[in-house]
Amino acid sequence: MANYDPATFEKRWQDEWAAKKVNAASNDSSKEKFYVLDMFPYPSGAGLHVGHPLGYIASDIYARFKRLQGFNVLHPMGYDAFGLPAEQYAIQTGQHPAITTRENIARYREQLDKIGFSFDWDREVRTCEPDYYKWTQWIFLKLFNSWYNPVSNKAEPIDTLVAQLEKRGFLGNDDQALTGGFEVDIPAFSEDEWQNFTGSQKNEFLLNFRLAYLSETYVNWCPALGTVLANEEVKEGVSERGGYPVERKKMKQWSLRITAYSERLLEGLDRIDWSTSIKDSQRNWIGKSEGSSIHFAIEGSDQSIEVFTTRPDTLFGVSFLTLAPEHSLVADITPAAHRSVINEYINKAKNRTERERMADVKNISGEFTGAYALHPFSGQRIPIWVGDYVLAGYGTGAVMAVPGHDSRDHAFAKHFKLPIIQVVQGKEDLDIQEASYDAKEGTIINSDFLDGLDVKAAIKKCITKLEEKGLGQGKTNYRLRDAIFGRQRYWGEPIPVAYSDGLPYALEEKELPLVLPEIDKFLPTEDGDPPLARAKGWKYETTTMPGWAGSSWYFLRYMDPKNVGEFASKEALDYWKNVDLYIGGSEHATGHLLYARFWMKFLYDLGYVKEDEPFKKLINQGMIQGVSEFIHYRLDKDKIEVSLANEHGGLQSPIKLAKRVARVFISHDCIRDREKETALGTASGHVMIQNTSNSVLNIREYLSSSLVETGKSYAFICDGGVIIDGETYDYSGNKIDRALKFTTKPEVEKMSKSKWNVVSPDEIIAKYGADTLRMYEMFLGPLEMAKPWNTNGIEGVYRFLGKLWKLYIGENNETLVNNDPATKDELKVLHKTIKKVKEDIEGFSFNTSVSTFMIAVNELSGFKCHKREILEPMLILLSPFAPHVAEELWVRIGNGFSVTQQQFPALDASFLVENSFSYPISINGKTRTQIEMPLDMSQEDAEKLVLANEIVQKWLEGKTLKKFVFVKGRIVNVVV
RNA sequence: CCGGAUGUGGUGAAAUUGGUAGACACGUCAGACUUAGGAUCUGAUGCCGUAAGGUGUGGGGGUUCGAGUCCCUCCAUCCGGACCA
Repeated sequence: MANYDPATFEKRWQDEWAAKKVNAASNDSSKEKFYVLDMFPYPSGAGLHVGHPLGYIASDIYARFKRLQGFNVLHPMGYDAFGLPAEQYAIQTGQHPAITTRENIARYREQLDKIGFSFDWDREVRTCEPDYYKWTQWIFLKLFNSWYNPVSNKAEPIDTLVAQLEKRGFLGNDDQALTGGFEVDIPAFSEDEWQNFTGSQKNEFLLNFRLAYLSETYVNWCPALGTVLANEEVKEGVSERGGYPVERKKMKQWSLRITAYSERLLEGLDRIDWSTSIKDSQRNWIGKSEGSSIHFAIEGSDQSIEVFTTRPDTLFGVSFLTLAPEHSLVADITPAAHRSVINEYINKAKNRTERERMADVKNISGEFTGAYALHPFSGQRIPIWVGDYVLAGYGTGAVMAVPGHDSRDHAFAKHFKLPIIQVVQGKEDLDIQEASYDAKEGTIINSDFLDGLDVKAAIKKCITKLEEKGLGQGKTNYRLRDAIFGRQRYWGEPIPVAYSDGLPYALEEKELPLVLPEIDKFLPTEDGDPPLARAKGWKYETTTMPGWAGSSWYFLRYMDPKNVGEFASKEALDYWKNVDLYIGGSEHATGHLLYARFWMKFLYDLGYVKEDEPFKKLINQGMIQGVSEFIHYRLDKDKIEVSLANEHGGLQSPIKLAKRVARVFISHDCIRDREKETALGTASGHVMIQNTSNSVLNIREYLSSSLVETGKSYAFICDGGVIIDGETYDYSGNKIDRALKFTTKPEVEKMSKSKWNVVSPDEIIAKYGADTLRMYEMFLGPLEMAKPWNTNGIEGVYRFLGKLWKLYIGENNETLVNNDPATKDELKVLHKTIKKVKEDIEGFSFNTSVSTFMIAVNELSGFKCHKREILEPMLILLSPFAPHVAEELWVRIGNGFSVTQQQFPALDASFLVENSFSYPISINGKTRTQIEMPLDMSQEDAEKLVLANEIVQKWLEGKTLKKFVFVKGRIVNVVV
């Protein structure tokens, strides 16, 4: 066989590349480094579908391109191997998750290998292996043994905190120099008192400051999964995985103090090359808002309520305060007369799940506590309410309600008929009783010393006044919550902590790794303790780390994956620094990508890494959706008379079929819209996507698929006839000889097994080869755009590679390449291809570079060009995209292994210089003709030439020339 | 409700960033070669129209000699975040 046949050489070259380690990156190189990373996959049982490799192919092209340009490229791959699905599977089947995970990884590896990626497999990591998670645990210990020093503004060993306590004690909740603003409910003590603390007292105190700490917090508890979930793992009140209900529950939990890094996580975004949408999501998630805290004295009590507001300018518009039902002061301030009503309300609010609360946004609920606060300036009595529209977790869990200028307060005030006061005058007069005026623009009125100021100035002045009187202070609030770090699950990293007197003590570094123990069942204990409590003699923490622990630093391990003494050597870390290009899905915007940045900054603070941002440039590949194919069928099985839509959509009279059939299918061509679908009494169901091509059903394959009963007759009504048992008939039942097409209805859906629309890369490779798969995935459209996967166009790419092959190899398998000198035109094709491909790769526009290759091959085929001078550099150009065929041809035309180790061809722009251009000539902006003119022609000469043109003359007839627009090398526009 | 993105032929898409709209490919149609074609090759193919021509980038308006591209406005779809004070 002389034709392009990828099956004969792809595997061979994959083996050869692996054997010769052409993709290995050296940690000791004088070359400039370039680090290209993919988000590593969770190895699920379903294997890869064609959507997964999209990003991997793009990064592989880029990595190969960088190698050709002389960089030392690090391009690794590994597995995010801890996770819920393997454990759920273990619960169902008893199969140990380590075994399923290993099997799944093997399958992934096999699939990845077939695609011809240039990964450096010697650097593979698996987060579930002790030699990896030892270092995840090590980082946890570092977090545990560190605190965030607000003064130096970085993480430091906890010893430096102890040193301060020994010197100056602790000033209580307002000790900003130590707390940096987070809440600690601990009274002040002196340095002497500290010295007299027992060891556990000291530890208990320090636990409040550690970056990994244990505390009672409200968590997202998912009873069905038996674990807590992080905020970003909960979508619309149900778990992201499985869609089980989630409720709020107070539990003792390990958390990481990511909030200490809020400001730096925000600031770092300005220094990295990420899409604005991801940056915006992170900014939004961190949710910085600047404002003021204000203390309201409580009438008849020595306590006060602290609120946070971004609008201190509206302080005189306060007509009530609202506390979250969970607020700790509620019980204290409520007078006896109101207690039962309030308690009932609080209980009701507490028992509502997140989901109910969310579904119920418009339903306003609340209760008056019976207590009053006093306005800090006017001294006016302000009723205190409880309302579940106030969130316990944000700010102080209490708000000063300004119904005139906050729509939520307005809704609440209107519902309970509370006064609405206007304190900001906007440009237009609005009825403040009807709707609140929320804009931060206007002049302050009815506000004592703030009157006449604009909003901005009033905010400033009010804060100053509050601070003077000690009633409040300017404050910045973040929406970001500390990250809950414990999961009540088995399949995760054990947290290296033991307990004594109920207090956690970190393990010593030398005790690591704390290996995941074997247990009899992967379920919680009878007492409801996590599965690890089943392990015999287990005296450690029983929760395990969340899925994102291992992925928060894996990019560093790739730099030095086998190191047993450190998470990576200093030399490796200093050389590779951080990831230059990271490709992955945008669904990790507020999870993985935020946590990885947090850990990197932490390691930076401790001096382990040189950069504080892990990923310099991030590209998000679009989601690949599936395309399902549907087949229409008649609902009434017995009746065989069928009404059909004819060509123009009208209904034809019923047709008679001679045969009794089990079911009548109707081609999509015959059903133009939904209306007719119902008029015809049809329904539709999925067809296996493999049984169709371009929405045309392969009837024989369909009938042998599992979706149809075999051994029965079926009628397929097409546009123009009927097919039964492989025979074609016209609508009157006469046998005809015409070939008929039966079409199905394509629809974009998620790719899923149950929809029969999953396409695996293996199927594509078996049919067309890896190079076609690689190029087709790129050809599909822009990398960052979401798009449905459709194999309809794949033939074009396959044909292109066949055409390319024919430039090199003749019918009798002989090499056609000769050493004749290339013509100018041929050189022009080569160099314009070099130019475009280089620009496209640099701009991540891989779809257009595939087109460029097609154009080049079409043109060279037209020239019948078999010249080495052209074809050899062409292979290097192509090798990042289609490495197998490039290597095969490279060696076949007499070059040494390997095409992957060549230099990217240099562009010689002199071949691209043109000296004439075929100008489009437009009359009043509409193109009417083209005239070839030299590029150095002056406007005057061009005008003469154009106006003399016959076609132009025709359009000018009877009109006067108003303007002659001449853009050199672009266009001529004649305005009449 | 807020934020982000996207709307171009039957389909996936391209457009030098304000300059020939639909490159490249799929599909379709016609033809060639073949015993055969789900192989290969050639040609046509936005829509209306026999044609001349008209019309056309979600709708409407604007700036410009010239707008898919810039501005205003409305609509639709998708993806995030949602009672964040």
